[in-house]
Amino acid sequence: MSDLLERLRGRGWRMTSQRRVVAEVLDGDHVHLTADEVHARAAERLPEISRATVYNTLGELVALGEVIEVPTDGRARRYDPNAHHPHQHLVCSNCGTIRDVHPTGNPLADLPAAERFGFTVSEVEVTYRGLCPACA
Amino acid sequence: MSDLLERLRGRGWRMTSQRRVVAEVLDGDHVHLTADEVHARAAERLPEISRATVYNTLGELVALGEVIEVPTDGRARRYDPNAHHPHQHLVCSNCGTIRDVHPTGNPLADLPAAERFGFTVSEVEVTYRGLCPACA
DNA sequence: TCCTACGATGGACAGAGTCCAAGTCAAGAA
DNA sequence: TTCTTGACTTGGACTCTGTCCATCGTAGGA
Repeated sequence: MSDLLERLRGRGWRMTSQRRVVAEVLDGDHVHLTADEVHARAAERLPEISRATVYNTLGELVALGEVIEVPTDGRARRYDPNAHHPHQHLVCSNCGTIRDVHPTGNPLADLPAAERFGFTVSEVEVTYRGLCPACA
Repeated sequence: MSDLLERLRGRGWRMTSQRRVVAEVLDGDHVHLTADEVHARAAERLPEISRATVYNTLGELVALGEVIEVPTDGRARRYDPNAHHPHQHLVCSNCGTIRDVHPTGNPLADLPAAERFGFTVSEVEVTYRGLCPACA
């Protein structure tokens, strides 16, 4: 994660304690926190940090391509720090647990031109759903 | 669409004018309305219909498997009446237009057992993103 | 050490969805 | 046809996410 802080500093990010804490909270594999969860964990280390700052920082990290916004069925967006290794998601329909997965194949190639309606298709997002071991 | 009304009646649905209007609004291909849009269109025919009723009815239709909730990046959920023909979605990253598409291939088979983490995987959802002809 | 522009704060606000108590009415019974 | 009743609808209050903004604080260069 310190390399994330390095990269950010290299891009001219002003390094504040708030931004550092948010970046540190978003560390590890299979991390998919909501903004509120990020705020709660950040507040453990920096009690005065505000919600607005967490939202601002997450938005900047997404804009910089350092964090991915994961589309969820539920209400709150989730943030995935695993932005530099292409992957898809496996979601438990019951408890909402998310795992990063790496399917084989190339779904982009599976969409025939006739099914593209003139769109310039640039991205595919695959979400697998099912029950996790604990919920099954 | 009248067959939808028939199916619903067959399942013991009490047929009210509100439910009929919501079901009629959700008719056709490539229909992906938000709850608010459904409410607006329903209100053209039945001005007193309430938001709560639209939400209730949409929720019931989803629970019955007659309508699919489409995950979107934006804020509001969208509802897709094309529930009886498996398909995926192609979304314009700029204007949000959604088309139903039918890719070849079977993404479920593309997820190796080692990547399933013990989940019982039952569903895959594929979202293609790009620019529609109007936005390109 | 001092300056200042960038970042943080918190409170107001907005959009989407849920909940609930009270009133209404579809459809089966008589 | 009328009656009855429980399922359905209503509208307003409420919650949850997220955004905006004026003001204050501070990182980092001079």
